[in-house]
Amino acid sequence: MGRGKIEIKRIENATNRQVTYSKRRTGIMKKARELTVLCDAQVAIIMFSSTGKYHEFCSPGTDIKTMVDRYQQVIGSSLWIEQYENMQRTLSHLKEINRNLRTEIRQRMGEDLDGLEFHELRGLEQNVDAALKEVSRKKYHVITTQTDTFKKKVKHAHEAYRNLQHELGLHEDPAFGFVDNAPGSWEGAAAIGGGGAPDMYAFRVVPSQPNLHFMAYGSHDLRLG
Amino acid sequence: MGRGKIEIKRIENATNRQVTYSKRRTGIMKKARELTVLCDAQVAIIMFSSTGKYHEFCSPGTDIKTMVDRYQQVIGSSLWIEQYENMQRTLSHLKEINRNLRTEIRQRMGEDLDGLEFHELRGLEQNVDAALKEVSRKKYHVITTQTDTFKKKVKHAHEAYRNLQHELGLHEDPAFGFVDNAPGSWEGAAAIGGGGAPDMYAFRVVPSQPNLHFMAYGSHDLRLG
DNA sequence: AGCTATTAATAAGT
DNA sequence: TACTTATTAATAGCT
Repeated sequence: MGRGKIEIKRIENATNRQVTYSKRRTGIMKKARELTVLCDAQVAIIMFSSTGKYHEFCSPGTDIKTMVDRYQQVIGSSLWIEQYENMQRTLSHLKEINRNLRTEIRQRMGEDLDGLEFHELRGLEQNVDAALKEVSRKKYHVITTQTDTFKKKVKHAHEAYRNLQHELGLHEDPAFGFVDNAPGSWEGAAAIGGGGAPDMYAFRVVPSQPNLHFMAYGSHDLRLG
Repeated sequence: MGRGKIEIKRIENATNRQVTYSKRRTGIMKKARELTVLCDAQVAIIMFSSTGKYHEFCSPGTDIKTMVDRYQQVIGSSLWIEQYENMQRTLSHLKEINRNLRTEIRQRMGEDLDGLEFHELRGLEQNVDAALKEVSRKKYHVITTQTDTFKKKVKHAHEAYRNLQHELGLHEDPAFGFVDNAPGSWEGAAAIGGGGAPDMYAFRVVPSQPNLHFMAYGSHDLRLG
């Protein structure tokens, strides 16, 4: 249809090709629109010219996403099934690791031990015992450091007080004097605080890192995830 | 273009509508094919009739998936970005939970304790101590049960042996006689095996559940996931 | 971007 | 559904 018939093969003249693309694209879009109206159909068209220019048509009342979703339903498979299944696999893998970690934690809490062999129980016992020693050591270290810091603060306060008295020309009043604690007294307090006979019901430790709110030691709530 | 002009509005006669759909659909597909060849373009068409019948066209050298992917690149966003981001969120969430679980395990192993407050350390210590008692109890229970079972087996074997001797009319030979173990001897063996002074280097416990292969107590390899 | 001779598509009928 | 054909619609080549 035009001033002479043309052969259906690539138009070599780039300008002509572009012009023809433009005209025929418009034609197809019009036909698609007419089909939509005349026949109550749904049409989606995605088009790229040889120069990379993009055009689309989609029947009113729907959109490309809906059309592609429907298309996938028809062919019975997702076009991106591979990526999707990859993600699903990763997810399953993570969930399994999660389960295993929870199991390990429960076993380290003395639960779910029925499936373990004797040598496994012995290994677990050794490991937990070593961990307990390490935690105790750390706790002792922390309380010692805190005690030292406090001692220094008290000492500095005392010196400031004495200097003040001296500047005021007063004698030191023994009733307000500084008495250094015996070396063992703080450790004694720490021991009372739980170092000796552990009390299961005393604490729910909430670690100070963010997002560890569910890790209350002593709580068995491992439902998350 | 036909025997009379038609108005572009829905064709009410269902048969006519179907016929027109069929004819015009063929026409559009032909136009798309011609555009592809003449102008070196890429075209993808998805079409549904009012009766739900599906047809597609795609330029040779590409496919619907490629076209939709390219389309998404052009519009700069995934059509399924919501689902995708949902999955990404779930994945991140799981990974974070995993990180937290690993942290809890490390802390239960006596590592990574620097971030903990004194009261947290005390709670952890109490919890690990209680766990240790439970594991020891369980270990003792297992070895006791195993010992009893073994004793019974030996006893049954012995009785079978005596019955055999009796049937053969022989006297019992003290050299092969059954000597019951003293009650404490098995426990003694268990104590040597690790119940008393734990030996860190002795064991890598591999729990008997499937998929827990990485949970070797005493190993600190928590890289998985 | 318009024009128009010419071809292509198709509506209605069989 | 397929074929026919009168008629309209699309468009190739030109300006």
